[in-house]
Amino acid sequence: MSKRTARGDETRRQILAAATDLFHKQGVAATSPDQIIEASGTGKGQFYHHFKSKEGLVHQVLQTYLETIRNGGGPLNYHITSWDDLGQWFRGQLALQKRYRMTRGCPFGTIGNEVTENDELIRQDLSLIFEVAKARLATFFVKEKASGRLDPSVHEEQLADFCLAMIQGAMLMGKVKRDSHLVEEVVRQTMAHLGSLRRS
Amino acid sequence: MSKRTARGDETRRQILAAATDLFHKQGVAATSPDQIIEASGTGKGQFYHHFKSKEGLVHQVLQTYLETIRNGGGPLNYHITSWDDLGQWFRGQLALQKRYRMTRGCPFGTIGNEVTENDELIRQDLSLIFEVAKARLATFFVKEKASGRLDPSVHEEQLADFCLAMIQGAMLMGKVKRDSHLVEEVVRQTMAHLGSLRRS
Amino acid sequence: MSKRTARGDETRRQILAAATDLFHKQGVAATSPDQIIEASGTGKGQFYHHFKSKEGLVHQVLQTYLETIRNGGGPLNYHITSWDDLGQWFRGQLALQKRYRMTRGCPFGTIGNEVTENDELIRQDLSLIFEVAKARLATFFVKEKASGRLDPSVHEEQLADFCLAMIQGAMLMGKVKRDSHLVEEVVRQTMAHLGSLRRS
Amino acid sequence: MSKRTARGDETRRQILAAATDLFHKQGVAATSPDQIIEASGTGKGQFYHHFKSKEGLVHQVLQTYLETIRNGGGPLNYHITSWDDLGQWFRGQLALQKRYRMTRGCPFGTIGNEVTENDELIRQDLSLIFEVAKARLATFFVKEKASGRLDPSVHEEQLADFCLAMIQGAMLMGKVKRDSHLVEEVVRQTMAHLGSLRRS
DNA sequence: AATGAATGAGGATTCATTCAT
DNA sequence: CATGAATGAATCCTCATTCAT
Repeated sequence: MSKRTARGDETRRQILAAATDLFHKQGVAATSPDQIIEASGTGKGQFYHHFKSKEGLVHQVLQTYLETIRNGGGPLNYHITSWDDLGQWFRGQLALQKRYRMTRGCPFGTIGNEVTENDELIRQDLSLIFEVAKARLATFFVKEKASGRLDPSVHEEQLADFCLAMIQGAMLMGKVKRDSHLVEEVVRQTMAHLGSLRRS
Repeated sequence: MSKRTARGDETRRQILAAATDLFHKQGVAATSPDQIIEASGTGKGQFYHHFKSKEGLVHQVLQTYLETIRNGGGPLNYHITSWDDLGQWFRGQLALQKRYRMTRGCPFGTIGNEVTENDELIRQDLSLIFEVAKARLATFFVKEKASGRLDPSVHEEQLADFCLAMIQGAMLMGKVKRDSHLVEEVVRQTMAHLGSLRRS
Repeated sequence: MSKRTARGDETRRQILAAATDLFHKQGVAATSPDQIIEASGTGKGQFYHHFKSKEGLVHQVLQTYLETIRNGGGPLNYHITSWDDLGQWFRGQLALQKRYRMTRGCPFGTIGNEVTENDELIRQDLSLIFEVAKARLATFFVKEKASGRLDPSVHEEQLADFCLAMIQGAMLMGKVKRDSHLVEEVVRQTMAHLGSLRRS
Repeated sequence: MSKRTARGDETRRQILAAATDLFHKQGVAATSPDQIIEASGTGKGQFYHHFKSKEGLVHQVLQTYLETIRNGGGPLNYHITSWDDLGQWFRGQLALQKRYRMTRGCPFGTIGNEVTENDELIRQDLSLIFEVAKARLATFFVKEKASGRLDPSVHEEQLADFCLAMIQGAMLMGKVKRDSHLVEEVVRQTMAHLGSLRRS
């Protein structure tokens, strides 16, 4: 029977929030427990009290992202029910990136990029995140196809992966070039491609 | 002023080759000079004799990539003169990734994703690499459009960026999912999209 | 915010003591953190846990010296109230130097001589130490002059600086020549000079 | 039969000059062969061709200083034949220090301060330099005393050491405080003391 | 739960010197 | 004489983690 105190949860949340931001900003490898501890205003012991290791913390960060995608509540709405929602989802990613002056990419891409053969747990966490995101988009496409508003030859999951890959690649390049126009343009082309698959 | 010795050049090449591989495999942050030194079979002093710092080495690695893109000679042919060449270029990326059992992404994406606000030099190196790659693809599209084989409304550079973003995103996701089918499928859809822009 | 443990304070003290001795013996530049760690019987991490850098440690060493001058407790009595005290103070310096077989100079001079334009913090620490030492001597001279036992034309602070410069120079030369007689002789001449300024 | 070429001598001189300046500026320990090589515009091999080690170079630097004191030619005139010359000598030291904006001390003091029990050769070089300097001043005092212009009770060599110690100490404190007034004042008091020993 | 001390391996870089051409 | 490559120990510092209170 685990006893959660409000105080402990708050500390945990602070560490999680600081870590999430730092991982997004500079990646996992470049972020030390010490930095997270300082940014969260907590102490060394708390870090290892709440998380069994740095890898465990990354795992929790990703679990939190996953929950947000599943339940909503984050800056991006993954519950897509219209073409407009889809457009919002694409543009929302860019808006986030712009908020950081194009110095950051997608948090999942940033972490995913660092994954090696020794980070199987993290890789699977990310894999799952991409699966869930794909499912969100695919669900929309399924409905559209069922309603005859999407070309019947479309493979919904593959189209969803296409969308995810595009936004990942666009954000990565946007960060490297520090250029939001590139991202806008790629998104526009992707939407145009999707448009060509729509049926009245 | 600088007298080149065969011996020195060889050492330099070994370090460069070892670094290129390790950066591709595990990223820059996760690769220590010691690892590079060991992998290259050289010595501590040699590393800093030939490269002024780890960052300087990353720069040189990227310069070498850039030269290869410009002059050819690498595993990928960036001199694209036919739709078939373009297909080869796409499939070549995947082939490379498969050779590493889907454990690695694109070397540029891998390094690019790690870039932070303190890595301006590296960021610009990568930016230039993407520019040159874009120019290679765009040149092909320009010719096709001029010859009436491409929709006149196509913006060649934007289409090139679209291709680059797609391959970056696809390889990143392919690495995270350790799944080549995803990449294949995304490439296929992109080719289909391009196909819809072709004119007989 | 800071919770002090007896254990931590002890470690800190040991590092400080070892550093103080080594800096005196061989200077700051020639003393590596590793040497201090070994001499203090502590560990690598402890060094940087208690002091943020080697420079930070030098700063703390000097702060400790300063406190000793201000509050007493060191081998030298800076609270001078008689000509005899002054003589003791001079001879005490020499006695310390002799204890090290004339292989060391004054700890402040030793560190001060190494100061460059990049060591502004340390320079100011030393400057303050010299100021406080000057004030101690000057205070005595002020009293003597007020009581008519010192030539009224004497500028007390300048005379104090003269004494400090003399002892610094003498100890430096004593160390270079490994000769205590030189120091004794310079001190003697200085005392004679002071004597000529005394008034019955 | 050693064959000296003009070219070789020139390289040697450049290294010596660069080293002399850097040792004065930042001390011996803080100056690496690489820095000297760069500052002198020579090469690694030349350094160890002309000097058998860094210590050997320090030795040569000091030998060069010694020669200059003996034969003249430096910025300071050690051939003192009048009280005015003596004043010039004192003020010349300060002038040099001021030229470096009070960021440097006396070159001998700077090097001497770093001497430890393992630098016997260097210690003796410096000891000799101080001996020769002392002899220069003492010679003047001897003449003055012989001519009845100096108190017969004066011990000439001891008075010379007193002068040397004062200037060493004054310059050290001047550097630490970055203050030329202190040096001026100490010099003034020293001259006053000497004045009190003069006889008409 | 919380705090900070302790640990020691490892990271990035420079050092002084010798060697090969 | 000259050049720069090679060497590996050492420097200064950070890392991730565990321990004691």
